[in-house]
Amino acid sequence: MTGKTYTSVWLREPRKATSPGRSREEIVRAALDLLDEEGIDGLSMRKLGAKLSAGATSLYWYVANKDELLELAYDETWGAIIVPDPEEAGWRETTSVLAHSMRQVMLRHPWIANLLGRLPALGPNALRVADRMRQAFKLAGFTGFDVDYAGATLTGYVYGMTLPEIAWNSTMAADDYDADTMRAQVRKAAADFPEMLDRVDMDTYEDPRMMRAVAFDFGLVSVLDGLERRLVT
Amino acid sequence: MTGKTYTSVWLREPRKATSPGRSREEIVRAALDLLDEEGIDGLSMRKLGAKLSAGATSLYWYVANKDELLELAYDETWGAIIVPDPEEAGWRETTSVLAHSMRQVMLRHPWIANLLGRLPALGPNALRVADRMRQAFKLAGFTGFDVDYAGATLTGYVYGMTLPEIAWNSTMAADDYDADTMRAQVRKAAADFPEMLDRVDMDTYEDPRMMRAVAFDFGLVSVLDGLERRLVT
DNA sequence: ACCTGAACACCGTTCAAGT
DNA sequence: ACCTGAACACCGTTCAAGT
Repeated sequence: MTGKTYTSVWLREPRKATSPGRSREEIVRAALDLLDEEGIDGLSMRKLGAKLSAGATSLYWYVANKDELLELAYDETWGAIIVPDPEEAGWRETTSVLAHSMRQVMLRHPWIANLLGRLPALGPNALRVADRMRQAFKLAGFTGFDVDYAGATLTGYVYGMTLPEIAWNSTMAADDYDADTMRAQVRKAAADFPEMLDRVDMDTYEDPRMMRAVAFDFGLVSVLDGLERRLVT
Repeated sequence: MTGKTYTSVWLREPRKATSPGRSREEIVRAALDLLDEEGIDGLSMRKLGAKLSAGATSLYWYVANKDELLELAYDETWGAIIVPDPEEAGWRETTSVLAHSMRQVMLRHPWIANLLGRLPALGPNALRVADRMRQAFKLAGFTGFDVDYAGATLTGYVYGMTLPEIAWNSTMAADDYDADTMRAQVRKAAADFPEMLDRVDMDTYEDPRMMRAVAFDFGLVSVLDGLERRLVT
């Protein structure tokens, strides 16, 4: 009955804002810097403390633990997602812009990938995005739970499409790798799978960035088409 | 020119199999146990060593580092994904079964979520799945790069839909939480977003598991419809 | 109200040394 | 060929103590 209730920064009373000393905002900003520069492993309470010329443990006065800090940083990045006003732009334009913007933000902050399966997105920025997306799908004509299903489908698509892209970028020393040896290695790994070999032999690896952008748009159109089809039947 | 080439377990010569002592398979199996029981943080080289009654550092003879071990465990789980023979089942049935099976496997091994954005899926099991999926889409009528786009769309959808589900499960003490307080807390967090409030007030949280399964299928049908539509235009 | 340092219980990985 | 232990350079978090 009592049960351990779910905890997240966003579900607790914020500590009273007081003037002096450090602030939560400052800490989150510094954490974001560290994350963007060095990735998820680059953020440690000790390093963050040093960056703010404070003891590592001082931070625990502002934040319950590291996960909470990550939740805050996480939501912060969602603030950069562009969502047009659905009333003006129409549902298809709105959701399409949203999807592209979401992908861009994820690519710009690749450490997000480590949080998607671990922390819920309940911050104000995440909610703003979700809210507008729901408006858009309602405007399209979805009702009841279908609004949720449509929304889950779209964000699902974006996450899933962008994650492998991030994984790829992260294992590739972005600057110095050479397309030929790369291709040779993958061909070897795929030796037993004829379909895969076919694919490797296309000039897939010449401009992967471009390729992925095209794939994203192709899929997005398909997903939106599929959703639209739901409306008429 | 020389360039640091991309490294992954799958792109290196396997160490010669020798009879005595521990084996790579044994180590991977033990790692999987630990991961399934305790999650991604439950696996440490020290604990794994202890489980095999070996020194933690002995494992480094079989495996270059922890990431490689994770790559091996990762691919192992993909072995459980069911993919029908496209020739027999047809492309729509094949891809649909694949998608559902992929989701099940991910839910059964939630620690996978932490690897999706970090490690590439180049193991034999992952390739088998990818290969069959390509067969299916070719059979459907896709050609050239469109085969890739369609595949990326489908797996993208599955990843993205299942990840938030995993995140949700992981932050919820699966056994003991009470739907009412949960709802109240979320309602508070969503106070400023009318659309979100609407949604919270539906009986969303009564049977989330069911709800997510329905959402998954709804979206999947939409995605496949959208892809199919590509074929006729 | 805020910050500190010491301390606890951990990590992954290297490497010289053993058999 | 395989395994070990000691050692290095780290972690997140607690907590009594300071101002």
